[in-house]
Amino acid sequence: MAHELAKQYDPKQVEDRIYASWLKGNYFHAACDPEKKPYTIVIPPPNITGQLHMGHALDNTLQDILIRWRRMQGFDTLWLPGTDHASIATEAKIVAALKEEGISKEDLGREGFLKRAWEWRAQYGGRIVEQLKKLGSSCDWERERFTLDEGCSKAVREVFVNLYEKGLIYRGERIINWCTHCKTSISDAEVEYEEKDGAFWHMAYPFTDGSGAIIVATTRPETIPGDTGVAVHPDDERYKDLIGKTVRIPVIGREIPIVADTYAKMDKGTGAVKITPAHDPNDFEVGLRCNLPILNVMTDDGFMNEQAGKYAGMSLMECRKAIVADFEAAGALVKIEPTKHEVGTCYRCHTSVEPRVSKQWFVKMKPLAEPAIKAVRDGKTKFIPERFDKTYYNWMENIRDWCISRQLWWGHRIPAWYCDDCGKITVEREDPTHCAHCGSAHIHQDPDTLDTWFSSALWPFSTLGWPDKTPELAHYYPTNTLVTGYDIIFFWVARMIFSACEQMGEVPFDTVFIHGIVRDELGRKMSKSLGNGIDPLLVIDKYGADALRMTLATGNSPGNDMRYSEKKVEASRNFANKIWNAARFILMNLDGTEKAPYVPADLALEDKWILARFNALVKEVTDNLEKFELGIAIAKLYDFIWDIFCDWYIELAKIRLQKHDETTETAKAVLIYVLSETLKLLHPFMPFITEEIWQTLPHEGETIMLSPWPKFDEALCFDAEEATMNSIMEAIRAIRNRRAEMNVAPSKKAHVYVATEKKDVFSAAVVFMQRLASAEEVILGDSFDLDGAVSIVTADAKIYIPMDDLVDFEAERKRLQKEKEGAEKKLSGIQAKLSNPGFLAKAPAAVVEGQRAEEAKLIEKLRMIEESLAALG
RNA sequence: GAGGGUAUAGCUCAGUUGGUUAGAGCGCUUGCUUGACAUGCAAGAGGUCGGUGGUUCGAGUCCACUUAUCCUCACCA
Repeated sequence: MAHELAKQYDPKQVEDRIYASWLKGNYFHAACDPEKKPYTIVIPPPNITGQLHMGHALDNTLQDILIRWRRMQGFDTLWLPGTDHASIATEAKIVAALKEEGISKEDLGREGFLKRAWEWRAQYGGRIVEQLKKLGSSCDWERERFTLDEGCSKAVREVFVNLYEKGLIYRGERIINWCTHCKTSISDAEVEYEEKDGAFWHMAYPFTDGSGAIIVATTRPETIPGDTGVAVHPDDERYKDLIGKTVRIPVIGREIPIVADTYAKMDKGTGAVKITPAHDPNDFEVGLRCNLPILNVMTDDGFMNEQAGKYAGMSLMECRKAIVADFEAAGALVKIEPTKHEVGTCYRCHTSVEPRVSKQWFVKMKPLAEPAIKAVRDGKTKFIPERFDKTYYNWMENIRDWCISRQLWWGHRIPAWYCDDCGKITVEREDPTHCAHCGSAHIHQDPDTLDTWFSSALWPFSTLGWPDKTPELAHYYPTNTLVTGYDIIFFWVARMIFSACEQMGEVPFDTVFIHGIVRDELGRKMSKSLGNGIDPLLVIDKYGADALRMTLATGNSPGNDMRYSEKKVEASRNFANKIWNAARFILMNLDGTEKAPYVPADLALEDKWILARFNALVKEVTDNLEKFELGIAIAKLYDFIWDIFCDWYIELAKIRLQKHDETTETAKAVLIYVLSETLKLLHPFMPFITEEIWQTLPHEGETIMLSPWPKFDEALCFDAEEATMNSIMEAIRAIRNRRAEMNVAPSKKAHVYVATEKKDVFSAAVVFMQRLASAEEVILGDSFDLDGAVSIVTADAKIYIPMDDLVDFEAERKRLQKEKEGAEKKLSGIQAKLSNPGFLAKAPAAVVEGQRAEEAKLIEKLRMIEESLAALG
């Protein structure tokens, strides 16, 4: 049968159909076969609010490459997919949607709001999953999980109770980061610092005994109503005598003491610092040490409260202006010093974060961090690239307790009940009906929910069934590779590691494969506000998923950012088309009776050469994948397919294909073999086109997805044939080069005389030269005496092309002279090395040998160039 | 303030444990309806690998210093 394939590859005709066939074949499903070695990846669960962006596309392409490769290698592979409930982001979206309808979440009430939230999740939660499928992701969709599903919730509950019972979770009044827009506490990791213009306002606080004033500086005048002290360093000679005195806050009028605390640095500002324990983390600590009262002067939505007296009801900025104006009027404003300031903002909404004292739940971090640090130090989990372990250590070693309670409704509700009678807390695995301390039935549950990252932290084991002892957990845990961006190491990776160490006594994965972020063409971060984001789905629609994947894989080197540009996708699309046409050509030459791919017995020179090159490729690509050098692996595949296979081998094979004799069958067999084996190597990177072509070629098995990964084969090493082919290719390139230089049309065939000692090599090359070097006839001999011929010198031969009318003797002499100089320069470099005793003594023998061989070649080449120059007269 | 990344062709980037003449894609120049592909074929121009010094027989690769640029972390009034 003659195959009729379109001249250009059209991914739209292929991708959805192929993906459906994979699903139908159930190929993504992990069987949980205890006999087979597992390889597991858990997906970084995208937010249900999310839409696929380039970051997801990169992250999931890398995961799919790894999982497809390991699957072909015969591992029992599990790529476990799922989504994250993303409490703060999702709740914000729903609140915004409600606002459109003119209602607040309070109007709906907790129950009603959660009903809406689940409806929202039902409607949009599957969107990103469908988008992942467009990319070709071979996740085991039967095992898809959700951080708020029953099993994950059970895991969350277990961990919370567990940590509470160990005393590693506590409730306390501490200073936390408060987002006035989201109206919830957030953790330290969720604060992003942005540089903003600010100032130091120097204010004079008069002593109550009328003996003058002390000057303090502040960047936040609006906190002045909350001041409960002024601190100076105990050793500060300037202020020693003032300790214990009181000052009166200007305008406000309240009396506050001057206290001694080492937090006040003598060399900073005036050496005296106002203390606002309710609204600054450091001041909070000072307040504790010096017994200062805590005075909260703000509301939870960013206004001054009744404690702020006349400023109550103002926004923070209004209050700041008013206070500065009032102080100035009262003569208490000493000076204003403009400055830049790092201001904490909420990572979700970028509203300024207000530090404030609040009763929240915390995880005690020190005891959890230690084993997690040790695990990485011991190499149980490795970061790729390695340098990110520094980032990890740095964070883990300086970690503070983790605020895990959120004043939100969408999430895992904190499993703590407060007794209305005895006031004690009951924390249990099952919802209690009575106080565990006094037995009272008057208990009420904490209204808050847990930080989203609390449940994400359990993802590698909660998704495998923990706390139940499931076969999946036994087989697939610990997982193998976690693929994620460096921007999420703190939020997620570190927390997974310490959670797993604590709960499982084992690290969650052996390798963390870190990638960078995808930037726009100008190197800027893709962002909504800049409007420079590229929608991967549009790219897939235009160029195909394979082209997008190829682009993302090609540019990738671990840990480094990459720039997206449509030009790169075009190049990838062209590559897909190239393979398509190579396959089309091969198929055109088949009649449908061909057997499944095999290596025929009567191999020709060029067959041995391509098989040897392919064999080397197998080894290299596999090694690169083992080392997570995905970008290098795909680059090698690209070069092999385009330059080696298409531009050389197929062209050479055409000679035999057109002969229609017994050699034709060998050529066909090798073409089929090399193409289909190469498709396997390429499949993890470009799954769709490789499947489509593989299905059309003679093959065994249902799908390329499950075909065995090629192995390096000693029987396919043909060193001598490789060397021979290299000589021939060099000669062909040299001839083409000379013809191009002289502007000889390819249609003008020439006689080619090859003077060489290696006649066996070049006799094989005769037909190649005819086909690829526009040779009409190739004459071999020991030497020729041809006047008016162009001569070409290669390492193994001297080639003459008589072209009397075309030869410009002067130009020819110049060219030869230039070539001679080049060769001489190179030779002298090599000879310098070879006469260096240090080099001879210390360099490996193979390197020295290589240099000697090169020297001999150059000497011979120079001899022939001299000869040609002499012949020119 | 601390830590880290990057710097290689006009542009975007590879370059694996140090080892022949530093690679690719795009762009550029020249030629080609070579019966798979113009999303193609062939040939070519273009780089003192940011700078200085060092280690080494040998450095784009390792070390020190330095410049530029980007990022992360940090409670600095």
